[in-house]
Amino acid sequence: MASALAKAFFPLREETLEQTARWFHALGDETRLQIIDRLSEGEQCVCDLTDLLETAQSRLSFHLKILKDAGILKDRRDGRWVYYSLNPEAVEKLERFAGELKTCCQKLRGGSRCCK
Amino acid sequence: MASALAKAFFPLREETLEQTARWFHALGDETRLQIIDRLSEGEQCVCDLTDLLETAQSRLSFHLKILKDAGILKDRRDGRWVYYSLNPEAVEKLERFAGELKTCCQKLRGGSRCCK
DNA sequence: TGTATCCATCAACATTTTTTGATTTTACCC
DNA sequence: GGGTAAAATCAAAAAATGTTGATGGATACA
Repeated sequence: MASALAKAFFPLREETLEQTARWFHALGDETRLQIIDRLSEGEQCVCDLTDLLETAQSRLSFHLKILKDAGILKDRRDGRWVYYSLNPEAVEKLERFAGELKTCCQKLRGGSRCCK
Repeated sequence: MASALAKAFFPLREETLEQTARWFHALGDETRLQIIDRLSEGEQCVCDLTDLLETAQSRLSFHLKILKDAGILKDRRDGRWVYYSLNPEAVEKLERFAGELKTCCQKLRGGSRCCK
C-alpha cells in the first residue's frame, strides 16, 4: 500500500536527492548504527542508551537528533523520559530504495538498456 | 541463495559495523547518489560521467573511489577508459539489511520483545 | 619515440561534522 | 517554591570530508 502510493526513487529528482542523502548519511556512522542495533530490540530511553553505548549524554542526543531529523527514528516523551524507536516508515522506504535498484540491476543484466 | 548463506546484520558485530557504516556513508552524499542514478541506466566511463554531472574530473574520481571502496561500484578498464557500474552484490546486501530491519519492526509491532 | 587522452593521485585549502563540557529546559517530587 | 533527574542545546575545539588545481601513470596511435 505504501509502496503503491509512494513515488519512485529513480530517476532521482532534486528533492528526493537531498532527502535521500540525508537519510543515508544518518545511517553512515558507527555510533548511529549501534543505536539502531539497540532499537531493533525495541524502544529505549536516552539514559538506557547512554549506559548501553557507554557514551556522553550530549553526544548521544546529537546522534539521536540526526537520526530523528532523517526520519529514521521516532521519539515519545513519558514524564521525564524520552523514548526512541525505529520508524517503520523509514524501513519501508529503505526497502523500496533497495528494491528499485535491484530492478535496475536485473534489467541491465538481462541486456535491456535502461531501467527508467 | 545469497541470502541463505549470508550472515545476519543484526545484532551488529564489530566487523559488520565498520563495513556497514562505510557503505551507508558512501551513499550519503548527493554527488554520489547522482552517480548511482546515472549508473542505474548502465555502466559509464568516467569521462561520460564528468560530462553528465558537469564536474571536475578529480572530484569525480574522488567520489567514485569512495563508492568503489565501499563495494557499491565495480570498475573495468578497457584501453584508456575505465567503466564504472553498480555492483549487484551491494544491492543484494542493501536489500537484506532493509529486510532484516523490517522483520525487527514487525516483531516489535506484534508485541514480541526481541528480534534476535 | 613523441604526443595526446583518460584517469588516479597528491597537497593545500575550505568546509562540514563530531566531540566535549557547560548550561538550559522540562518534568517530577517533596 | 526548592531540589533533583532526564534530555536538549550551545559554543568552542578537534577531527574528518570534500574541493581544487597540478602532476603523473597508463594506454593508444602516428
